[in-house]
Amino acid sequence: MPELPEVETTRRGLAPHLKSRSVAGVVLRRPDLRWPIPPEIKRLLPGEKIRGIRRRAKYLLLDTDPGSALLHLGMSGSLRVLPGKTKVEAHDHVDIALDNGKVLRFNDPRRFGCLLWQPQGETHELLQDLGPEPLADGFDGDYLFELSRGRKAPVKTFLMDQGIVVGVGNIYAAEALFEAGISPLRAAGRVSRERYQALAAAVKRILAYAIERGGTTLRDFIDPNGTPGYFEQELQVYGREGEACRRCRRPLRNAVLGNRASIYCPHCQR
DNA sequence: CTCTTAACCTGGACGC
DNA sequence: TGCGTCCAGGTTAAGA
Repeated sequence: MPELPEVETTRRGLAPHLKSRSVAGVVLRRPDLRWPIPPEIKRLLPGEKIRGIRRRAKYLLLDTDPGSALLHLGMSGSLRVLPGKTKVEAHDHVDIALDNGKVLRFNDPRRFGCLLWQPQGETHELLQDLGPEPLADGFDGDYLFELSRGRKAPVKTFLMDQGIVVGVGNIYAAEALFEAGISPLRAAGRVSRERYQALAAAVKRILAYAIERGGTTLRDFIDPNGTPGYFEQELQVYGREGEACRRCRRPLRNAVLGNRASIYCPHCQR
């Protein structure tokens, strides 16, 4: 489900519900997701005022005075604010009850997500080696060009490396490479500075637009208010193997890179 | 270091 | 209807 636009959409949807609320209690229906849920979540969160909710890369940080709950939605996670008595369904793993009777509920069928603890003043090691935010000024074509010199991995793999730039997952990597006219198979070190400038611009434009539209709806992405995203119908290549390229009408092809489908147009992308 | 591959887990779509 | 196979938005760990 979530790449950066979906996580940001989730954050924006949750923020008004959480602002200035306190945590009334925490319910863990299983001891772990991807990793064990640390004891601080149950020990330190209850009673604390929620100071805000931030996003870094695809992580969400629920800030309180002693520290922050660090959440990742993995492939299938979702967060919603619901009336406290809402019936618990399959894969509803965690509830963070609020002082107004509502509950922040974390559902994640595949359990690739996580709920961890970051003490006040520290940076969790998962956040230590992340690249810049794609919508920040520090991310541009020159940055990609310099970092990519000598790299032999495919440019799509390079772009999806969270240590290079965060937040670009399989959907938006495919879309940005199409917009920039770059083949996903090309070695990262063999893309020119000019084409990286086009790629960085495409990443920024597409992510910003997807956030504006409320994220991509695939299968079951639903923002915290229950509104589906509207980006899916505008995808150019993702999920369209064999269909006609919207630019040249030739069939789109798939190349498996890093075990991920990579749909592209062999004619429009070089 | 860089790069590739397998693995984590569940559910839905599809073919027979 | 049922069963096997493949695939899915992410990330890490291990190996070459």
